Amino acid sequence: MSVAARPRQRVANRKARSDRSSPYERIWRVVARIPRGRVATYGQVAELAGLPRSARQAGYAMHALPHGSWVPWQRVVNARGEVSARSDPGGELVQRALLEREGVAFDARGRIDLARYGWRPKPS
DNA sequence: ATTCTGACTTGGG
DNA sequence: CCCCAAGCCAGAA
Repeated sequence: MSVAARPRQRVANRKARSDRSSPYERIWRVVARIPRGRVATYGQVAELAGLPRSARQAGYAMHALPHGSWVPWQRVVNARGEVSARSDPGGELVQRALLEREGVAFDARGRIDLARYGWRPKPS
């Protein structure tokens, strides 16, 4: 019988992913680069992590962060420049407070001016 | 295995 | 400004 040929090299499935770390890890690493007093959107983070159009995954990765993580999750906001509502009521207030403490301003509608506080990593 | 549900974004009405 | 459909994909049920 010749059925034993079960290809164990799934590694080949990963396309040209020069980075073999998990999607979450890549996302976290990008978030870690956001400087103090700046914010990035979920979509932007996903894109920089090599996961285009996967904004939702960025949000999911934030949600999955272990408590007390070194990742500055508070610097990730939605495309409208506002702190996204989450399941844990009140969590948004914590995020807003952390950002304000870094010098990020919110307008009357609770939005951040991305033109001013948005993170623009240098192209090179 | 299949179905649902999200810390989302973008494009159209 | 609001509402809706698609695209994405990890976990939970």
